[in-house]
Amino acid sequence: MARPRSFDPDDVLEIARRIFWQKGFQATSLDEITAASGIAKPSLYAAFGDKNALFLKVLDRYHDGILGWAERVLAQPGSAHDAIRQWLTGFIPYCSGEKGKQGCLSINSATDGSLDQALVRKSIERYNKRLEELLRARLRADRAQFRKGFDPDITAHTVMVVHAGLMALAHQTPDAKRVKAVIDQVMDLVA
Amino acid sequence: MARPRSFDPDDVLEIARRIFWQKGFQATSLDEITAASGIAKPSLYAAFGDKNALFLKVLDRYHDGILGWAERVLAQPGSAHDAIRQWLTGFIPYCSGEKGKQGCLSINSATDGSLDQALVRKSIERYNKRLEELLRARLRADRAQFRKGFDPDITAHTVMVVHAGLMALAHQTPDAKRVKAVIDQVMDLVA
DNA sequence: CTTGTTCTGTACTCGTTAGTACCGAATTAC
DNA sequence: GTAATTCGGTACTAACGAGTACAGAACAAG
Repeated sequence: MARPRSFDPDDVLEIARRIFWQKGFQATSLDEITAASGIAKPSLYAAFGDKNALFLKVLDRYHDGILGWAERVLAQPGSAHDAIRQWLTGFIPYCSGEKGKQGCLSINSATDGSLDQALVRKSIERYNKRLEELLRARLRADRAQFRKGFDPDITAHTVMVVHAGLMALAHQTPDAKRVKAVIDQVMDLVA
Repeated sequence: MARPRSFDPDDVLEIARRIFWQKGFQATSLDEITAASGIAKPSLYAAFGDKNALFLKVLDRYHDGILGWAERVLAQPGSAHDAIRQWLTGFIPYCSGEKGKQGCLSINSATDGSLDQALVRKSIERYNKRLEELLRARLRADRAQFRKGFDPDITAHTVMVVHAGLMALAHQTPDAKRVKAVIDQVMDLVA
């Protein structure tokens, strides 16, 4: 029974994500977010809490987005090999070219020493666990397709490592062809 | 013909490295470095320049250290396979356990959005290039040892990706056994 | 011992930024 | 239409951190 909010929180989270992703948590000032969103600081604080809380919401959204997509891709019919290749391939636009320079918000945040470590770490940990779980589940389910001695658990982790490596090196090496070649080579392990 | 410097610059760089590595560039204040080193700010500025310059010196030292070690290990006699496995294995203490939580200073810095991008990027780029070059050279030299169709260039890059991935995930997953298992699995590609 | 030079430490300036107090504006319930 | 209530914007505070001015200490040269 009062004045309604004049902005869509989701829009603001999108804008905040863009800026946090480009510049990192610390380097982003709230003034930049207010300037980009047109929302004044008190409204931000009222809607999201302080800078840490806002960032956590952004990060969780980011994680949920990738997880949702991973769930869809990894649930596809066909071989686990193809599903995982497609999953990895889907990251190419995000770890090569101009867009790739930003890297991965999650990995970037893991290194950013000045956030509320406890909560951010927990969010990232949950995300990584869940992602690896999806890979592992798919590999286990299709176990019969693989060579003798194939270890789905270790392989899932290896895929995670490769994924993290691609996103980490994205900052320097935005070369789509190379990324593709690495994925092709690594996919030999998933067979 | 005047008062000599009362501290060893190398000692200060070591201390600065420790703090920058633990907390990241932005989150580290010069006051922390002066407190830890016992050196007052004007002396720091006189010796190293501003914060960016100090960090660059620290980062270059860090890079040189790893490069020197890589040169030694990768120059070893024996198979390229063993040399590279040993090189990767050598990182286990730095990407697992308590020490691993810090990750890799170079990778951390690549994501830290607020340094003097141009110079830091150049330093990291040079480091990655040089490292990959060492791997590539060794793989090319021992080309005869490998299976038909083996591509030393792509494999060198894949090893770089795995290395980066291990160091990036070190922040969350400090588990030496798993790291070892991943290295073992990936080394199947270098054959 | 004296002098000139370079280093060191205290104490400051200045800019930036997270977070907030306060008042005016918008909207709903009655 | 009016009261109650929540939102929004301006303008502020307080803290922190990078970089520096200045005065005094330490050393070498003569």
